[in-house]
Amino acid sequence: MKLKKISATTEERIKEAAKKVFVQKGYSGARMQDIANEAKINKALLHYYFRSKDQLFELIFMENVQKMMPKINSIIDSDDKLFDKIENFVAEYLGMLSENPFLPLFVVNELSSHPERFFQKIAPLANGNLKVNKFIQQIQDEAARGKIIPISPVTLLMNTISLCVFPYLGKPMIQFVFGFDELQYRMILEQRKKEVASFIINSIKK
Amino acid sequence: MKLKKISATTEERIKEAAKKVFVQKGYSGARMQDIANEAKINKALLHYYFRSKDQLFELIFMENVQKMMPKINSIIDSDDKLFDKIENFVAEYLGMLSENPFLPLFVVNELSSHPERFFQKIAPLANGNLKVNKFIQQIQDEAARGKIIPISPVTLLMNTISLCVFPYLGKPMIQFVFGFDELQYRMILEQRKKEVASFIINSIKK
DNA sequence: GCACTCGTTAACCAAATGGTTAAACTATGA
DNA sequence: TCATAGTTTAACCATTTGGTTAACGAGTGC
Repeated sequence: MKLKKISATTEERIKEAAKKVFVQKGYSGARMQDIANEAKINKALLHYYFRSKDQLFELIFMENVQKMMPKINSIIDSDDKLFDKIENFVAEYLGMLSENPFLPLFVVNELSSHPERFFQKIAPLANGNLKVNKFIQQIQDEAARGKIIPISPVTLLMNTISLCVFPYLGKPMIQFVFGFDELQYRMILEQRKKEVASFIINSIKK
Repeated sequence: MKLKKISATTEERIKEAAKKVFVQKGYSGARMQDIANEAKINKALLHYYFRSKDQLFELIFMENVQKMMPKINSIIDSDDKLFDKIENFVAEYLGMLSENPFLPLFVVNELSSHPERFFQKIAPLANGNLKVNKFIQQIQDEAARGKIIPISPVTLLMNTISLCVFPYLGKPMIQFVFGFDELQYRMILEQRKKEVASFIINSIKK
């Protein structure tokens, strides 16, 4: 009861190790032994803290997804002007991604292989849902007022997310095509923080 | 020796089954038994035709990647004008994707988890490499002539690929965010064939 | 010092899984 | 019809893997 700090540290170490291994190898590719090794503990201790692989995975997954949702929501649901909002969204989103570069692949994979697990656990949380309504309304208004070209809000949002996320998903492919090494690619990603928003705004501006 | 047709059919059935299962569950998620079931054959027959899981996977993977490469190359390396080329590229690429909607996730996953397997086998093939040089030159020329805004060729190409591929990778996520069912999403993807090129051209046009 | 609790470990277990083997089946050509 | 070669299967094997157990250890309160 006293050395709570130590046990908390162990739990944290496990979580970090689990995130690293899951994200790198995917659910079925990840071995409990890998995670134990990574956390430098006995495998049985994993099950002591987190009963099963399933539960451990779900915890890691949910913790990370839930960390992202509110941030995105707060921007997309703000009262900023459209162009500002796009800039903020891109900046915030790319910032988050550069701190969690492997999260997209993790999420996309999990969502593809076990959609039900996600829908059942995340969907019920009201705050889990993205609040896109205001954003959609805003785009329609701007188009009606002739400030931007007519564009389906869905298209615009999909394009924005695509431009932000894909470079993280397709990193190895892009590196291969262009022959970038790690450092070069990191610079490309850094540069995109400036480019992406204006690319989008350019394409809808009248 | 005579009933080659039957054995070819079996082999084909296995390949199709393998592609389906691998693409759906990923390498480590896929079970040889799943593939056997899918192909309606005995598991031992899998090993009779394709010695091991590794070899079967690699074959499926390579066959599919190699099917895509030449198509993309022929467009990107053509002598069309830039805007035409962008339109052709997007049309061809999205067409191919709509015929192989799960391929992107498959490729991205394999490339992320076993990059070496890919680099060693694909990279040596000269035609495996995308021929981006002419395309890059073209963008630089158009920018110099003031026909388009100055944009890094890498950025433009990355953005183009992002806008094409991401909707397939992020399908479940996007479906979830917007609440699309299968049919609606298929329509969205269909619509993008018209939208994406003009979105890109808009964003670089002067 | 002693019992008690929590954290940790080595050893173990059962199920799953990739892969093998030997036998059976089928068509063919001599 | 019979030997042969290719195809298919059921049964089997070894290893991997998630998960359990029982015991040990260290700190705590009495």
